[in-house]
Formats: sequence, C-alpha cells, structure tokens
Amino acid sequence: MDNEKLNYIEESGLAFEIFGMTRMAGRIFGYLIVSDKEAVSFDDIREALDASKGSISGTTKQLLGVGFIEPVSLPGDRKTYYRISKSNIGAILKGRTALFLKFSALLEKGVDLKINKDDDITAWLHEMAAFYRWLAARIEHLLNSWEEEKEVFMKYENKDHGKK
Amino acid sequence: MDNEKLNYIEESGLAFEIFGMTRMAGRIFGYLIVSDKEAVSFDDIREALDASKGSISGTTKQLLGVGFIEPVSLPGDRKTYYRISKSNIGAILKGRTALFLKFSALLEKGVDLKINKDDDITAWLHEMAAFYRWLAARIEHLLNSWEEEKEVFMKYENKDHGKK
DNA sequence: CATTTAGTTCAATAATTTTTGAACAAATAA
DNA sequence: TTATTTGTTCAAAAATTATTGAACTAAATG
Repeated sequence: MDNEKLNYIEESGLAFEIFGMTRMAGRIFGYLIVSDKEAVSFDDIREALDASKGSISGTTKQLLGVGFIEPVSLPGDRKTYYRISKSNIGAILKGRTALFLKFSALLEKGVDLKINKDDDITAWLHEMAAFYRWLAARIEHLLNSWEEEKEVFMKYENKDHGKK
Repeated sequence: MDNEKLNYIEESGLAFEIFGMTRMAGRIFGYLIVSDKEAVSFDDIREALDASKGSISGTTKQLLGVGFIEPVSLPGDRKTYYRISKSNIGAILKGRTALFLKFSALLEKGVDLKINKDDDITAWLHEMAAFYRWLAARIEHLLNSWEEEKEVFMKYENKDHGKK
C-alpha cells in the first residue's frame, strides 16, 4: 500500500486514542476508508496492519459495538467482511449524552451528602447538574434534526467555500 | 469523615475515569463537594485522600486546567485553597466540539486519499464529516443559550417533578 | 469422518499511564 | 541569615490497558 495511506492509517490510530478508543480501532477505521474497497476481510485487515488475529478480533468487535463499522457477508463465502457503517450517525453522541446524565446524577448525589445546603456551592452544583440534563436533552433533539437540515447545511457550506 | 462521603469520593473517582480524566481528579472533585467547606487547602486534600503531594499537585493543576476547580487565596495566609469553580460551565464542552472538528477533518483527509471517489462510501464520509462540523457549530450555539433558558428549564423540571 | 477455514478466547507480555516519594525551589517567618 | 512552610518536579514503582500468540471452537468442505 501507498505510503501516504499508511501514514493516514497511523494518524487515524493516534486520533482515535484522543477520542478515547484504541489505536488499533483507529487504524482499522482508517484502513477501511483508504482501502478503496467495498468491504475488506478480517485477513485483509490483519495483513495490512500487521497485527495479531486476537487484536483484530477484539477491535472489530469494539468498532461494531459503537456502530463505526458493520459486517458484510456474501453468499458462497464463509468470511465476514467489514465496511464503514452508514447507519448510526449519532451513535457515538448518544453515548456521550448518557455520560452527561451520569455526571448530572453524580453532582446531585454529592449535594445530597452535604450538611450545609444553603451555600453558594450548593446552588451552583444544582445549576450545573441541570445544565448537563438540559444539554443531554438538547443534543438528543439536535440529532433528530440533522436529516432535515443536512441538505441546506451542506449546500450553504459549499456556497461559502473559499470566502472569508 | 463520614463513610458515605468517603464512598462518594471513590464513586466520583471511578466516574471521572469514565469521563476520561484520572481517578484522583474525580476524588478531589468529589471531596471538594462533600467537604462542606468554602474552600479546602492542598494539605486538607492530601490528608483526606491519603495521597502523595506529587499526585495532589499534578491533579489540582489538571482540574484547574479544565476549569473544574479554582484557587482561592486569603490575606495573611500563604496557602492556596481550592473550591469548585463557578465559571466555565461549558468549558469541557468546548474541548469536545474541538474533537468533533478534528474527526471531521480526519474523515475528509481520508476521502482525499481514496482513488475511487464515486462510490457510496465517499458520499457517506462527506456527509458524516459535514454532520460533525454542523454538530460542533450547533453545540457552540447551544452553550450560549443556557443563560437565557436556564430559569425556564429549572422551573419546568421542578413543576414536572414526580409526574410521569 | 478428517481436514481446512475463520475467527474467538485468554494467559502472558509489552506499552502506557498514574501515583509515589524524595529532592528541590520559592517565599515567608524567626 | 537560617529555618519553616508550601508546593513543584521528576525518576522510579505500581497499576492499568493494549496487544500478541498459542490453543481452542464452530462451521464448512472433501
């Protein structure tokens, strides 16, 4: 494979680490993109990335779990192929909003344990907890409006291209 | 300290690990909440959490960096105290939206490296990249509207309490 | 039924991250 | 100036997480 593509795969690996996933997950995701194939097999991935079967097995499951990739099966072929998943565009976000709710609950639980609930901090903690609940609700709502807004947004971005 | 509070501090530590920070950061944050004090000193934290000075020093900096806590200084006292920060409610989110833009850029870069740009996957990758740019912009916008909306939201939540 | 293919599982290893603890620096106090 | 307080820095240790590789299972083929 082309050197630029190999570099991209590693870059994707490092980026995924920042996003909180594993380097190998980013490598596989990047490879699926630049492979220029409809779908790639388990063994294609293993060879391209020079990694162990165990690692590919575990990481494809991880990527399947969060909806980044999807399996493809073909008649008369017992292999499983993988490609970038076209569903679940907001899947990762759903997970994030769950974390916001968890943080909100953590804050409220902390306030419950305070003896003095008349101070500034208590009021602030309640507000911060409400903020994260509000945010989770608003983001869930946002996700639903992408389908309606995407056409206009993408056209607008394009029209704007190159302007200051 | 009360056993329930100690448990809460550990719970907060585990939660912060899920949020992508360190366990110690969560412990300090949790301790600041349940301490029921206006502000706590470096040494209060160290004793309460039975951790090393190095760990407290590094972690308070981490928490200061993301705006979760803020320093308090008092005249005639050379210690630095810390409390939950009341500013920067959306600070953590700003960092997240930066990640969305990074992911969007990663996707576009991947498409650039493809030879065949007429396939389904390419169109999908463009759409996904646009989605994350759109989302980042919308979330930035959301953060600005919390101040306006919070009063109504908190009143509404309260009114709704206990209803199905 | 025996063999091959396709992938999973899991204990061991490698790599990374977190925490400690001791030495250090800066600032105040004596 | 010397001693004490308050915290920082950083190398080493501990803990955690990712990856390998070998043994295994399940399904399909001959």
